[in-house]
Amino acid sequence: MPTALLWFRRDLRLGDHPALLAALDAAGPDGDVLPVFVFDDRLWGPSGNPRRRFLLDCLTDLREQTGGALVFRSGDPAQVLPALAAEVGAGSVHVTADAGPYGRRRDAAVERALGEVPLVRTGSPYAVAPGRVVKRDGTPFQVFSPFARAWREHGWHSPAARPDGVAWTTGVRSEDPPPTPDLDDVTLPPAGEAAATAAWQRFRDERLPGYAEGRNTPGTNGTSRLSAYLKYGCIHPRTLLADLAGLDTGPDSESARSYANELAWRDFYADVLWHRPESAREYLKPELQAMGYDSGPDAEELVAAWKAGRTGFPIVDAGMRQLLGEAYVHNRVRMIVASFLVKDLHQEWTLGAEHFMAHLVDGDLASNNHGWQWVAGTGTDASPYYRVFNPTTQGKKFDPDGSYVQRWVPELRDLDPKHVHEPWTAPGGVPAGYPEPVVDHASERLVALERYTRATRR
DNA sequence: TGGTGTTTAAG
DNA sequence: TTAAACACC
Repeated sequence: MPTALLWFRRDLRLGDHPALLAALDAAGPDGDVLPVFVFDDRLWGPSGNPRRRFLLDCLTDLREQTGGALVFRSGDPAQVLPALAAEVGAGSVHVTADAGPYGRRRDAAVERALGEVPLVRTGSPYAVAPGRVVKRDGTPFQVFSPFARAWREHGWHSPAARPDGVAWTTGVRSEDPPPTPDLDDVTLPPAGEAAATAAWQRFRDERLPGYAEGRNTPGTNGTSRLSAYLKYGCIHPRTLLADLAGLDTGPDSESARSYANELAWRDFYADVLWHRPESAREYLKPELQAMGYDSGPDAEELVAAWKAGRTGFPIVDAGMRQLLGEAYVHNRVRMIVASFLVKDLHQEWTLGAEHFMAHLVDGDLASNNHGWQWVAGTGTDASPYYRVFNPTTQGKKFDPDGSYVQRWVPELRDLDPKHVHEPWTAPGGVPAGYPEPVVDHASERLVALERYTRATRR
C-alpha cells in the first residue's frame, strides 16, 4: 500500500488544498496519506507567544479533522522528513510551496536530503503564486496599482474540491508538541479551519456591504479579521475571491472590489519578497539608512512609552494597547503607530517591525515588514517620506466618536468625545494617570523632514 | 492610503 | 469667517 507524505506548514486546512489532492493522487486508491507537522526552531524561536499559541490551537483542530492522524515531529526538517519518509516507506512528500526566504532555502535543503523521494510543491498560499504576475517586459512590478490591475487580469484558479474521506496513515509515532505558552490576558480568535470559514461567512453576509467605508473606522467591527487565518492557511484567499465574484455585479460590488484589493496587497507584498528576499530585513531604498536615528537613554524611554501605549497621543496608545490585548491592531491604526515611531520618535522601521512580529497573532513577514517599509518611505511603492501622519488629525478623522480610543484607554473614558483625541484641551486638563504628550508632533515632523532632506541630498 | 501653511473663493 | 485649492514638504 503506497504512502504519500503531506507536510503541513502554512496551509492548516483540508478544503481548497491542492497539495492534499496531489498527495491523494500519488497514494492512489489503495494508498494512504500521512499528515505531518514539524516544529522547527528556526521558525518557532522567533515567533511570539500569540503566534505560537494560535498555531498550536490550529494544529489541535487539524489533528481532530484528520481523526488524530496528524503526526508531530521536532527538529531540522532536512533530517526529520527523510527519516520519516524512510520510516513509512513514502513514495513522495507533498507541500504547498513556500515563497519566503527561509522557506525556500529550507525546502531546497529538504529536497536534496530526500534523495530519490520527490518533494512535490502544489499550489501556494496566495491567489496568484509570487513571481507569476510580471510586466510586459518580464520584470516584476514595483508599484501596487499596476500590479493589482495585472493581478486581476491574470486571474486565479477556482477553489480545489474538498476530498470526501481521506485514508490517513495511522499508527505512526508522534512527538509531543512544545508546551502551550502562557498568554496572560491576551484574547485570541478561535483557531482552525471551521472557525476561519465561520468568520468569513459572517463577515461576507453582515459586514462586507459596508466594508469600503467601514474598514477605516477602528471603533467599529468593519474589517474581516481574517488575517491570522490567512497567515496560517486556515482558509485560502481563492476561496474568498470565488465568493466575492458572485457579488461583483450586485450593490456590494464596490465593497467586494475593495476587499479583493486588500487580498491583492497581500499577494503584492509576497511578490516583492519573492523577487527581493533580502527586503524582509534590508531597506529597499538603502540611502534612507543614512537618516539620523535617535538612540540613548531618552530615546529608549520614548520607545518604551510607545510599546506600553503611554505616549500621550490617544490613537497611538489605543493601538499599542490593542496589540498587547488582542495580538492584533486595526490596519488604519497600524499605519498611525508606525508613522509615529518612525517620524515622531525617529526610530528605524526595523525596530517596529520586530516588535510587531513578536506580538501580532497574524505577523506575516512579507505583509508586516513591507507595510513598515511603506510607512517609513523606504520600500517598493512606499509612501513618500514627507507623508507624516498627524496622530490627532487621524484620530479625529477615523475615530470621530472616540469609541476606539475609549475602549483601549480607560483613563480617557470620562472625557467628552470632542476632547478624546486631544485630552490636553479638556476642561480639567489631561486626566490623572494619563501621560502628557511625550513629544511635540509639529516640531518632530519638521525634524523628520529635515533629516530626510539631508540624507537624500547628494 | 497625508500634513501644513498660504492663497483664494464663497458667503 | 470659513472652506476649498494649492504648493511644498
